[in-house]
Amino acid sequence: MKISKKAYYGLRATLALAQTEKPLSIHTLAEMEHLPLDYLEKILQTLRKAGLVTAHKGVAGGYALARPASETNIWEILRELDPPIKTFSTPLKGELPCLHVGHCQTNEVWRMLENKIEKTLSDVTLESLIPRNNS
Amino acid sequence: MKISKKAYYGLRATLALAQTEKPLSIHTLAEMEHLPLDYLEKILQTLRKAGLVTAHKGVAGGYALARPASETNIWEILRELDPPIKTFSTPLKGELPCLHVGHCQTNEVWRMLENKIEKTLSDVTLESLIPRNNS
DNA sequence: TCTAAAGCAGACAAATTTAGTCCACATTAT
DNA sequence: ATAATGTGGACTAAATTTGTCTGCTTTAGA
Repeated sequence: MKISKKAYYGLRATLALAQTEKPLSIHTLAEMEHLPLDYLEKILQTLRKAGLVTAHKGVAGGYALARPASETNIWEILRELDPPIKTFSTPLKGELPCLHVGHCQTNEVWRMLENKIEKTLSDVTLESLIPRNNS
Repeated sequence: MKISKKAYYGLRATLALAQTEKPLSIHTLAEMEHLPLDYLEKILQTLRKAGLVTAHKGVAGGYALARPASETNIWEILRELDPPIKTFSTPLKGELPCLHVGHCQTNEVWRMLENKIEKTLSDVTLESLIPRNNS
């Protein structure tokens, strides 16, 4: 039940993109936020493939948010970078799918929890996290 | 953002204790739930130290819930076994405590998330998870 | 009072996951 | 052309999680 650095870095990076509305290269981004360059690159790749940021190559290239910060919520970002709750439907040593026939109590809990997390994080947009946003 | 096996095992075990109201030895517990014995022992130790289960040694010893199942919520259990959300207050390469002067946006998010998780799980008692509880 | 069944404690090892690096390549603005 | 960028994949290192082992203490009951 912890947030990975990957997710943390990703949030930091997208937040930076949200603030400076210009596209930024991974290089500047890494420097700005003091994040490891090559790792950050991987993270942005993931986000690009998920359609959350856009990249363009070449000399004046860089990354930018695919949508405005007000329309990008952090659940979208975090779920790509942190795997969802692993719900164990099978105990490791048993052969049956789940020993608790009928329904599995713990699975229900995880599912509920995940829903709650999703709802909570979906309500937070990148924009709402930009500091000094005294509108 | 995932539940560890440790937490899963711990929940399974306490749930078993909640159902059979007799004390159970780790041995029987492990067998019942198909969990690795020695690991389970560690887990129960943690829960004992947290005051959630009681143990007594000797031939007819074993573990039992410290409080009735209706008064034990699963947040108490899970928080002992799964470390809380690690909030990174410091970026790794920087010297300053946090680059985002004034307040750290991401920390706020993690804190909020953790609160939500706590609230959600605190509402679930062990008793409520016992199957066929058609009262 | 002996003994076997339990819990206790801590070191250790294996497995898995996360974090991070490296390198060769593709694209593109100037 | 070329230098600045992103792309993709292999790889390594570090950290964490999971699991095991070994020797000890306690205690009920024969």
